[in-house]
Amino acid sequence: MSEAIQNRKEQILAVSAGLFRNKGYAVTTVRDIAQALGIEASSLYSHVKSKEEILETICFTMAEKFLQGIDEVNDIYFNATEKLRMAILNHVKLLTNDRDASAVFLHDWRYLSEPRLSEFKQLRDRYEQGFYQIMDDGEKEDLFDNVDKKFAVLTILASVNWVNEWYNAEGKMSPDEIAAHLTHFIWSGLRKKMITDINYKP
Amino acid sequence: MSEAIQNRKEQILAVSAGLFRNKGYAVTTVRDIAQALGIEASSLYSHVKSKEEILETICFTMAEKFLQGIDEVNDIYFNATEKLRMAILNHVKLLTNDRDASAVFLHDWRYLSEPRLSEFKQLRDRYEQGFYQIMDDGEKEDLFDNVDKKFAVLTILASVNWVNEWYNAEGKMSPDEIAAHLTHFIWSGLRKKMITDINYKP
DNA sequence: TAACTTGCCTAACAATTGTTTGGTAGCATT
DNA sequence: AATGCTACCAAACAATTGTTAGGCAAGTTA
Repeated sequence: MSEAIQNRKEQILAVSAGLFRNKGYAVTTVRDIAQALGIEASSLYSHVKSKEEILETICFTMAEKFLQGIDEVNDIYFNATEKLRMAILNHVKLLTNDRDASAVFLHDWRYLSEPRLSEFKQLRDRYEQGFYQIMDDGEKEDLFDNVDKKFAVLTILASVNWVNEWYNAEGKMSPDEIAAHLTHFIWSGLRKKMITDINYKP
Repeated sequence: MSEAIQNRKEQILAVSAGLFRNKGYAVTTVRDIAQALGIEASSLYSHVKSKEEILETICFTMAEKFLQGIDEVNDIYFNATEKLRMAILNHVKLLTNDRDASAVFLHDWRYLSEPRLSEFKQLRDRYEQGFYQIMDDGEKEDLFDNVDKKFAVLTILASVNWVNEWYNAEGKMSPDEIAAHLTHFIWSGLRKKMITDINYKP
Protein backbone atom coordinates (compact mmCIF):
# COMPACT_ATOMS: atom_id res chain seq x y z
CA MET A 1 0.00 0.00 0.00
CA SER A 2 2.87 2.34 0.69
CA GLU A 3 5.36 3.42 -1.93
CA ALA A 4 5.00 0.95 -4.75
CA ILE A 5 1.31 1.66 -5.12
CA GLN A 6 1.76 5.34 -4.63
CA ASN A 7 4.27 5.42 -7.43
CA ARG A 8 2.14 3.26 -9.64
CA LYS A 9 -0.83 5.44 -8.92
CA GLU A 10 1.09 8.54 -9.83
CA GLN A 11 2.23 6.80 -12.98
CA ILE A 12 -1.35 6.06 -13.82
CA LEU A 13 -2.33 9.66 -13.22
CA ALA A 14 0.50 11.01 -15.33
CA VAL A 15 -0.09 8.63 -18.21
CA SER A 16 -3.82 9.23 -18.08
CA ALA A 17 -3.37 12.98 -18.11
CA GLY A 18 -1.25 12.66 -21.24
CA LEU A 19 -3.84 10.54 -22.99
CA PHE A 20 -6.72 12.72 -21.85
CA ARG A 21 -4.95 15.74 -23.22
CA ASN A 22 -4.24 14.18 -26.60
CA LYS A 23 -7.47 12.33 -27.20
CA GLY A 24 -9.92 13.71 -24.68
CA TYR A 25 -11.23 11.96 -21.58
CA ALA A 26 -14.34 10.59 -23.22
CA VAL A 27 -12.55 8.73 -25.99
CA THR A 28 -9.66 7.51 -23.87
CA THR A 29 -10.39 3.97 -22.73
CA VAL A 30 -9.08 2.27 -19.65
CA ARG A 31 -7.47 -0.16 -22.07
CA ASP A 32 -5.58 2.73 -23.63
CA ILE A 33 -4.30 3.73 -20.23
CA ALA A 34 -3.35 0.19 -19.32
CA GLN A 35 -1.56 -0.35 -22.61
CA ALA A 36 0.46 2.81 -22.12
CA LEU A 37 1.59 1.33 -18.81
CA GLY A 38 2.27 -2.11 -20.22
CA ILE A 39 -0.38 -3.84 -18.14
CA GLU A 40 -3.91 -5.13 -18.60
CA ALA A 41 -6.97 -2.97 -18.13
CA SER A 42 -8.24 -4.88 -15.15
CA SER A 43 -4.96 -4.40 -13.34
CA LEU A 44 -5.68 -0.72 -13.08
CA TYR A 45 -8.37 -1.46 -10.59
CA SER A 46 -5.82 -2.59 -8.03
CA HIS A 47 -4.79 1.06 -7.80
CA VAL A 48 -7.81 3.03 -8.79
CA LYS A 49 -11.49 2.81 -8.01
CA SER A 50 -12.73 3.85 -11.42
CA LYS A 51 -11.86 5.73 -14.56
CA GLU A 52 -13.62 8.76 -13.19
CA GLU A 53 -11.55 8.68 -10.02
CA ILE A 54 -8.53 9.33 -12.21
CA LEU A 55 -10.21 12.33 -13.74
CA GLU A 56 -11.28 13.63 -10.35
CA THR A 57 -7.84 13.35 -8.89
CA ILE A 58 -6.22 15.20 -11.76
CA CYS A 59 -8.82 17.95 -11.83
CA PHE A 60 -8.92 18.63 -8.11
CA THR A 61 -5.18 18.40 -7.62
CA MET A 62 -4.68 21.08 -10.24
CA ALA A 63 -7.55 23.17 -8.91
CA GLU A 64 -5.90 23.25 -5.51
CA LYS A 65 -2.61 24.36 -7.00
CA PHE A 66 -4.22 27.19 -8.89
CA LEU A 67 -6.20 28.30 -5.88
CA GLN A 68 -3.24 28.19 -3.59
CA GLY A 69 -1.38 30.37 -6.04
CA ILE A 70 -3.96 33.10 -6.31
CA ASP A 71 -4.56 33.13 -2.56
CA GLU A 72 -0.87 33.55 -1.89
CA VAL A 73 -0.62 36.36 -4.40
CA ASN A 74 -3.52 38.23 -2.88
CA ASP A 75 -2.06 37.72 0.59
CA ILE A 76 1.52 38.63 -0.05
CA TYR A 77 1.48 41.55 -2.44
CA PHE A 78 0.05 44.93 -1.69
CA ASN A 79 -0.69 46.73 -4.91
CA ALA A 80 -2.73 45.63 -7.87
CA THR A 81 0.12 45.97 -10.32
CA GLU A 82 2.26 43.47 -8.48
CA LYS A 83 -0.67 41.22 -7.80
CA LEU A 84 -1.64 41.02 -11.43
CA ARG A 85 1.91 40.38 -12.47
CA MET A 86 2.36 37.59 -9.97
CA ALA A 87 -1.04 36.05 -10.60
CA ILE A 88 -0.28 35.77 -14.28
CA LEU A 89 3.19 34.42 -13.58
CA ASN A 90 1.80 31.81 -11.22
CA HIS A 91 -0.81 30.78 -13.74
CA VAL A 92 1.63 30.46 -16.61
CA LYS A 93 4.07 28.51 -14.47
CA LEU A 94 1.46 26.00 -13.41
CA LEU A 95 0.29 25.64 -16.99
CA THR A 96 3.75 25.04 -18.38
CA ASN A 97 5.00 22.88 -15.53
CA ASP A 98 2.44 20.19 -16.13
CA ARG A 99 0.85 20.68 -19.49
CA ASP A 100 -1.01 17.39 -19.45
CA ALA A 101 -2.72 17.84 -16.12
CA SER A 102 -3.36 21.47 -16.95
CA ALA A 103 -5.12 20.59 -20.17
CA VAL A 104 -7.31 18.15 -18.27
CA PHE A 105 -8.00 20.82 -15.68
CA LEU A 106 -8.99 23.27 -18.40
CA HIS A 107 -10.99 21.02 -20.68
CA ASP A 108 -12.00 17.67 -19.28
CA TRP A 109 -13.57 18.70 -15.99
CA ARG A 110 -16.87 18.78 -17.86
CA TYR A 111 -16.92 14.99 -17.79
CA LEU A 112 -17.03 14.88 -14.02
CA SER A 113 -20.37 13.77 -12.69
CA GLU A 114 -22.27 15.17 -9.78
CA PRO A 115 -21.63 15.99 -7.04
CA ARG A 116 -17.97 16.41 -7.95
CA LEU A 117 -18.84 18.50 -10.95
CA SER A 118 -20.48 21.18 -8.83
CA GLU A 119 -17.66 21.14 -6.33
CA PHE A 120 -15.20 21.65 -9.11
CA LYS A 121 -17.14 24.55 -10.57
CA GLN A 122 -17.09 26.19 -7.18
CA LEU A 123 -13.32 25.97 -7.03
CA ARG A 124 -13.08 27.45 -10.50
CA ASP A 125 -15.33 30.31 -9.48
CA ARG A 126 -13.21 30.94 -6.43
CA TYR A 127 -10.17 31.16 -8.63
CA GLU A 128 -11.89 33.63 -10.92
CA GLN A 129 -12.87 35.56 -7.83
CA GLY A 130 -9.22 35.98 -6.99
CA PHE A 131 -8.79 37.95 -10.19
CA TYR A 132 -11.82 40.08 -9.47
CA GLN A 133 -10.16 40.90 -6.19
CA ILE A 134 -7.17 42.24 -8.08
CA MET A 135 -9.39 44.29 -10.35
CA ASP A 136 -11.11 45.79 -7.33
CA ASP A 137 -7.78 46.71 -5.82
CA GLY A 138 -6.68 48.31 -9.07
CA GLU A 139 -9.85 50.32 -9.22
CA LYS A 140 -9.40 51.58 -5.66
CA GLU A 141 -5.85 52.53 -6.47
CA ASP A 142 -7.20 54.42 -9.47
CA LEU A 143 -4.87 52.59 -11.81
CA PHE A 144 -7.36 51.60 -14.42
CA ASP A 145 -9.04 53.08 -17.36
CA ASN A 146 -12.77 52.78 -17.37
CA VAL A 147 -12.97 49.02 -17.81
CA ASP A 148 -15.75 46.54 -17.37
CA LYS A 149 -14.27 44.36 -14.66
CA LYS A 150 -16.02 41.16 -15.61
CA PHE A 151 -14.97 41.67 -19.17
CA ALA A 152 -11.39 42.31 -18.13
CA VAL A 153 -11.17 39.22 -15.94
CA LEU A 154 -12.56 36.95 -18.60
CA THR A 155 -10.26 38.31 -21.24
CA ILE A 156 -7.26 37.96 -18.97
CA LEU A 157 -8.12 34.36 -18.20
CA ALA A 158 -8.70 33.69 -21.85
CA SER A 159 -5.25 34.93 -22.79
CA VAL A 160 -3.44 33.05 -20.08
CA ASN A 161 -5.34 29.82 -20.57
CA TRP A 162 -4.65 29.78 -24.25
CA VAL A 163 -0.99 29.52 -23.46
CA ASN A 164 -1.63 25.87 -22.82
CA GLU A 165 -2.65 25.36 -26.44
CA TRP A 166 0.47 26.69 -28.06
CA TYR A 167 3.22 26.59 -25.46
CA ASN A 168 6.11 24.49 -26.60
CA ALA A 169 8.74 23.47 -24.09
CA GLU A 170 11.38 23.61 -26.83
CA GLY A 171 10.16 26.98 -28.06
CA LYS A 172 12.14 30.11 -27.69
CA MET A 173 9.98 31.63 -24.98
CA SER A 174 10.46 30.64 -21.37
CA PRO A 175 7.48 30.59 -19.01
CA ASP A 176 8.79 33.74 -17.36
CA GLU A 177 9.05 35.52 -20.67
CA ILE A 178 5.59 34.45 -21.65
CA ALA A 179 4.22 35.72 -18.37
CA ALA A 180 6.07 39.02 -18.78
CA HIS A 181 4.76 39.51 -22.29
CA LEU A 182 1.24 38.65 -21.26
CA THR A 183 1.36 40.97 -18.30
CA HIS A 184 2.61 43.79 -20.47
CA PHE A 185 -0.05 43.11 -23.06
CA ILE A 186 -2.86 42.93 -20.57
CA TRP A 187 -1.65 45.80 -18.49
CA SER A 188 -1.61 48.01 -21.56
CA GLY A 189 -5.28 47.34 -22.04
CA LEU A 190 -6.16 48.12 -18.46
CA ARG A 191 -4.09 50.98 -17.18
CA LYS A 192 -4.82 54.67 -17.41
CA LYS A 193 -3.66 56.05 -20.70
CA MET A 194 -1.55 59.11 -21.50
CA ILE A 195 -0.73 60.26 -18.02
CA THR A 196 0.49 56.97 -16.67
CA ASP A 197 2.04 56.07 -19.97
CA ILE A 198 4.83 58.44 -19.25
CA ASN A 199 5.63 56.75 -16.01
CA TYR A 200 5.17 53.30 -17.39
CA LYS A 201 8.20 51.08 -17.21
CA PRO A 202 8.01 47.86 -19.21
CA MET B 1 -35.04 14.81 -51.61
CA SER B 2 -35.65 18.51 -52.06
CA GLU B 3 -36.96 20.72 -49.33
CA ALA B 4 -38.31 18.41 -46.70
CA ILE B 5 -35.03 16.56 -46.35
CA GLN B 6 -33.03 19.71 -46.58
CA ASN B 7 -34.97 21.17 -43.72
CA ARG B 8 -34.76 17.98 -41.76
CA LYS B 9 -31.07 17.83 -42.37
CA GLU B 10 -30.61 21.37 -41.17
CA GLN B 11 -32.71 20.50 -38.14
CA ILE B 12 -30.42 17.58 -37.45
CA LEU B 13 -27.36 19.76 -37.77
CA ALA B 14 -28.76 22.43 -35.48
CA VAL B 15 -29.91 20.00 -32.83
CA SER B 16 -26.64 18.10 -33.00
CA ALA B 17 -24.60 21.27 -32.65
CA GLY B 18 -26.55 22.11 -29.50
CA LEU B 19 -25.94 18.69 -28.01
CA PHE B 20 -22.30 18.63 -29.02
CA ARG B 21 -21.80 21.97 -27.36
CA ASN B 22 -23.45 20.95 -24.12
CA LYS B 23 -22.13 17.42 -23.75
CA GLY B 24 -19.28 17.16 -26.22
CA TYR B 25 -19.29 15.21 -29.48
CA ALA B 26 -17.82 12.05 -28.03
CA VAL B 27 -20.47 11.53 -25.39
CA THR B 28 -23.41 12.58 -27.52
CA THR B 29 -25.03 9.49 -28.99
CA VAL B 30 -27.05 9.27 -32.16
CA ARG B 31 -29.91 8.23 -29.91
CA ASP B 32 -29.58 11.53 -28.07
CA ILE B 33 -29.83 13.40 -31.34
CA ALA B 34 -32.78 11.36 -32.51
CA GLN B 35 -34.62 11.81 -29.24
CA ALA B 36 -34.16 15.58 -29.41
CA LEU B 37 -35.86 15.43 -32.79
CA GLY B 38 -38.61 13.08 -31.67
CA ILE B 39 -37.60 10.25 -33.96
CA GLU B 40 -35.72 6.97 -33.70
CA ALA B 41 -31.98 6.71 -34.06
CA SER B 42 -32.13 4.65 -37.22
CA SER B 43 -34.26 7.28 -38.89
CA LEU B 44 -31.37 9.68 -38.86
CA TYR B 45 -29.67 7.58 -41.48
CA SER B 46 -32.25 8.55 -44.06
CA HIS B 47 -30.75 12.02 -43.94
CA VAL B 48 -27.19 11.55 -42.87
CA LYS B 49 -24.47 9.10 -43.75
CA SER B 50 -22.94 8.85 -40.31
CA LYS B 51 -22.52 10.60 -37.02
CA GLU B 52 -19.21 11.91 -38.17
CA GLU B 53 -20.75 13.43 -41.28
CA ILE B 54 -22.74 15.66 -38.96
CA LEU B 55 -19.59 16.78 -37.23
CA GLU B 56 -17.82 17.35 -40.53
CA THR B 57 -20.63 19.45 -41.92
CA ILE B 58 -20.79 21.67 -38.87
CA CYS B 59 -17.04 22.13 -38.64
CA PHE B 60 -16.42 22.87 -42.29
CA THR B 61 -19.43 25.10 -42.70
CA MET B 62 -18.21 27.28 -39.87
CA ALA B 63 -14.64 27.18 -41.09
CA GLU B 64 -15.75 28.55 -44.44
CA LYS B 65 -17.62 31.37 -42.79
CA PHE B 66 -14.66 32.39 -40.70
CA LEU B 67 -12.33 32.21 -43.67
CA GLN B 68 -14.61 34.19 -45.89
CA GLY B 69 -14.77 36.86 -43.21
CA ILE B 70 -11.06 37.30 -42.79
CA ASP B 71 -10.46 37.22 -46.54
CA GLU B 72 -12.99 39.94 -47.10
CA VAL B 73 -11.51 42.07 -44.36
CA ASN B 74 -8.03 41.79 -45.81
CA ASP B 75 -9.36 42.59 -49.27
CA ILE B 76 -11.59 45.53 -48.46
CA TYR B 77 -9.78 47.56 -45.85
CA PHE B 78 -6.53 49.31 -46.35
CA ASN B 79 -4.90 49.98 -43.01
CA ALA B 80 -4.13 47.61 -40.20
CA THR B 81 -6.18 49.49 -37.64
CA GLU B 82 -9.35 49.06 -39.62
CA LYS B 83 -8.50 45.52 -40.56
CA LEU B 84 -7.99 44.47 -37.00
CA ARG B 85 -11.18 46.15 -35.90
CA MET B 86 -13.21 44.48 -38.61
CA ALA B 87 -11.58 41.09 -38.21
CA ILE B 88 -12.47 41.06 -34.54
CA LEU B 89 -15.97 42.28 -35.25
CA ASN B 90 -16.46 39.57 -37.84
CA HIS B 91 -15.16 36.93 -35.48
CA VAL B 92 -17.36 37.98 -32.59
CA LYS B 93 -20.41 38.21 -34.82
CA LEU B 94 -19.95 34.70 -36.15
CA LEU B 95 -19.39 33.42 -32.65
CA THR B 96 -22.49 35.04 -31.21
CA ASN B 97 -24.73 34.38 -34.20
CA ASP B 98 -24.46 30.64 -33.88
CA ARG B 99 -23.03 29.75 -30.53
CA ASP B 100 -23.68 26.05 -30.89
CA ALA B 101 -21.98 25.57 -34.21
CA SER B 102 -19.20 27.90 -33.10
CA ALA B 103 -18.50 25.84 -30.02
CA VAL B 104 -18.29 22.72 -32.17
CA PHE B 105 -15.98 24.54 -34.54
CA LEU B 106 -13.76 25.59 -31.66
CA HIS B 107 -13.71 22.41 -29.62
CA ASP B 108 -15.00 19.29 -31.32
CA TRP B 109 -13.04 19.36 -34.55
CA ARG B 110 -10.50 17.17 -32.79
CA TYR B 111 -12.85 14.23 -33.14
CA LEU B 112 -12.71 14.37 -36.91
CA SER B 113 -10.78 11.50 -38.42
CA GLU B 114 -8.34 11.62 -41.26
CA PRO B 115 -8.23 12.86 -43.90
CA ARG B 116 -10.81 15.44 -42.87
CA LEU B 117 -8.90 16.27 -39.72
CA SER B 118 -5.87 17.45 -41.66
CA GLU B 119 -8.00 19.40 -44.08
CA PHE B 120 -9.67 21.15 -41.20
CA LYS B 121 -6.40 22.03 -39.58
CA GLN B 122 -5.27 23.57 -42.81
CA LEU B 123 -8.31 25.81 -42.89
CA ARG B 124 -7.68 26.83 -39.31
CA ASP B 125 -4.10 27.70 -40.16
CA ARG B 126 -5.26 29.76 -43.09
CA TYR B 127 -7.53 31.70 -40.80
CA GLU B 128 -4.72 32.33 -38.37
CA GLN B 129 -2.64 33.42 -41.33
CA GLY B 130 -5.18 36.13 -42.02
CA PHE B 131 -4.37 37.67 -38.67
CA TYR B 132 -0.65 37.45 -39.29
CA GLN B 133 -1.31 39.40 -42.45
CA ILE B 134 -2.83 42.18 -40.39
CA MET B 135 0.12 42.17 -38.02
CA ASP B 136 2.49 42.46 -40.96
CA ASP B 137 0.54 45.40 -42.29
CA GLY B 138 0.59 47.08 -38.91
CA GLU B 139 4.31 46.62 -38.69
CA LYS B 140 4.88 48.15 -42.10
CA GLU B 141 2.69 51.06 -41.12
CA ASP B 142 4.83 51.43 -38.01
CA LEU B 143 1.79 51.30 -35.78
CA PHE B 144 3.00 48.77 -33.30
CA ASP B 145 5.14 48.62 -30.32
CA ASN B 146 7.85 46.02 -30.42
CA VAL B 147 5.63 42.96 -30.32
CA ASP B 148 6.22 39.31 -31.02
CA LYS B 149 3.78 38.79 -33.85
CA LYS B 150 3.08 35.14 -33.20
CA PHE B 151 2.50 35.92 -29.59
CA ALA B 152 0.15 38.74 -30.48
CA VAL B 153 -1.90 36.69 -32.90
CA LEU B 154 -2.33 33.84 -30.47
CA THR B 155 -3.34 36.13 -27.67
CA ILE B 156 -5.81 37.95 -29.88
CA LEU B 157 -7.40 34.69 -30.96
CA ALA B 158 -7.49 33.52 -27.38
CA SER B 159 -9.40 36.58 -26.26
CA VAL B 160 -11.91 36.50 -29.06
CA ASN B 161 -12.50 32.77 -28.89
CA TRP B 162 -13.17 32.89 -25.20
CA VAL B 163 -16.16 35.08 -25.92
CA ASN B 164 -17.94 31.91 -26.87
CA GLU B 165 -17.59 30.59 -23.34
CA TRP B 166 -19.23 33.46 -21.54
CA TYR B 167 -21.32 35.33 -24.07
CA ASN B 168 -24.93 35.48 -23.03
CA ALA B 169 -27.53 36.53 -25.55
CA GLU B 170 -29.57 38.11 -22.75
CA GLY B 171 -26.52 39.82 -21.26
CA LYS B 172 -26.07 43.52 -21.31
CA MET B 173 -23.35 43.53 -23.96
CA SER B 174 -24.24 43.33 -27.61
CA PRO B 175 -21.89 41.60 -30.03
CA ASP B 176 -20.86 44.99 -31.39
CA GLU B 177 -20.04 46.27 -27.95
CA ILE B 178 -18.05 43.17 -27.15
CA ALA B 179 -16.11 43.54 -30.35
CA ALA B 180 -15.46 47.21 -29.63
CA HIS B 181 -14.25 46.46 -26.11
CA LEU B 182 -12.03 43.69 -27.30
CA THR B 183 -10.56 45.77 -30.06
CA HIS B 184 -9.81 48.54 -27.64
CA PHE B 185 -8.26 46.15 -25.19
CA ILE B 186 -6.13 44.41 -27.75
CA TRP B 187 -5.19 47.55 -29.56
CA SER B 188 -3.91 49.05 -26.34
CA GLY B 189 -1.51 46.18 -26.02
CA LEU B 190 -0.22 46.51 -29.54
CA ARG B 191 -0.01 50.14 -30.54
CA LYS B 192 2.86 52.50 -30.01
CA LYS B 193 2.64 54.12 -26.64
CA MET B 194 2.76 57.76 -25.63
CA ILE B 195 2.84 59.37 -29.03
CA THR B 196 -0.07 57.59 -30.57
CA ASP B 197 -1.94 57.65 -27.31
CA ILE B 198 -2.72 61.27 -27.87
CA ASN B 199 -4.31 60.64 -31.19
CA TYR B 200 -6.09 57.53 -30.10
CA LYS B 201 -9.87 57.65 -30.37
CA PRO B 202 -11.76 54.87 -28.66
C1' DT C 1 8.62 -22.80 6.55
C1' DA C 2 3.95 -21.16 6.61
C1' DA C 3 0.74 -17.55 6.01
C1' DC C 4 -0.36 -13.10 3.90
C1' DT C 5 -0.22 -9.44 0.90
C1' DT C 6 0.66 -7.25 -3.43
C1' DG C 7 0.21 -6.54 -8.28
C1' DC C 8 -0.88 -8.50 -11.97
C1' DC C 9 -3.43 -11.90 -15.09
C1' DT C 10 -7.37 -14.31 -17.94
C1' DA C 11 -12.00 -14.41 -18.73
C1' DA C 12 -16.18 -12.85 -18.64
C1' DC C 13 -20.17 -9.55 -17.74
C1' DA C 14 -23.82 -6.21 -18.92
C1' DA C 15 -24.50 -2.01 -21.04
C1' DT C 16 -24.00 1.04 -24.67
C1' DT C 17 -22.29 2.34 -29.02
C1' DG C 18 -22.92 3.41 -34.37
C1' DT C 19 -24.97 1.22 -38.02
C1' DT C 20 -27.75 -2.06 -41.16
C1' DT C 21 -31.74 -4.54 -42.67
C1' DG C 22 -36.25 -4.96 -44.07
C1' DG C 23 -40.53 -3.20 -43.79
C1' DT C 24 -44.60 0.13 -43.92
C1' DA C 25 -47.75 4.07 -44.05
C1' DG C 26 -48.52 8.20 -46.43
C1' DC C 27 -47.93 10.98 -50.15
C1' DA C 28 -47.30 12.34 -55.07
C1' DT C 29 -46.99 11.01 -59.76
C1' DT C 30 -48.54 8.52 -63.61
C1' DA D 1 -56.05 2.81 -59.64
C1' DA D 2 -51.36 1.56 -59.83
C1' DT D 3 -46.72 2.96 -59.10
C1' DG D 4 -42.86 4.82 -56.85
C1' DC D 5 -40.77 7.57 -53.47
C1' DT D 6 -40.14 9.53 -48.94
C1' DA D 7 -39.47 9.53 -44.08
C1' DC D 8 -40.01 6.94 -40.68
C1' DC D 9 -39.89 2.46 -37.54
C1' DA D 10 -38.70 -2.07 -35.01
C1' DA D 11 -35.27 -5.22 -34.48
C1' DA D 12 -31.07 -6.74 -34.63
C1' DC D 13 -25.86 -6.60 -35.40
C1' DA D 14 -20.98 -6.50 -34.05
C1' DA D 15 -17.85 -3.89 -31.61
C1' DT D 16 -16.43 -1.52 -27.72
C1' DT D 17 -17.08 0.22 -23.20
C1' DG D 18 -16.07 0.19 -17.82
C1' DT D 19 -15.98 -3.09 -14.43
C1' DT D 20 -15.89 -7.56 -11.70
C1' DA D 21 -14.55 -12.33 -10.30
C1' DG D 22 -11.31 -15.55 -9.37
C1' DG D 23 -6.74 -17.07 -9.60
C1' DC D 24 -1.66 -17.10 -9.35
C1' DA D 25 3.22 -16.05 -8.79
C1' DA D 26 6.27 -13.17 -6.40
C1' DG D 27 7.80 -10.95 -2.34
C1' DT D 28 7.13 -9.89 2.67
C1' DT D 29 6.21 -11.01 7.24
C1' DA D 30 5.62 -14.10 11.06
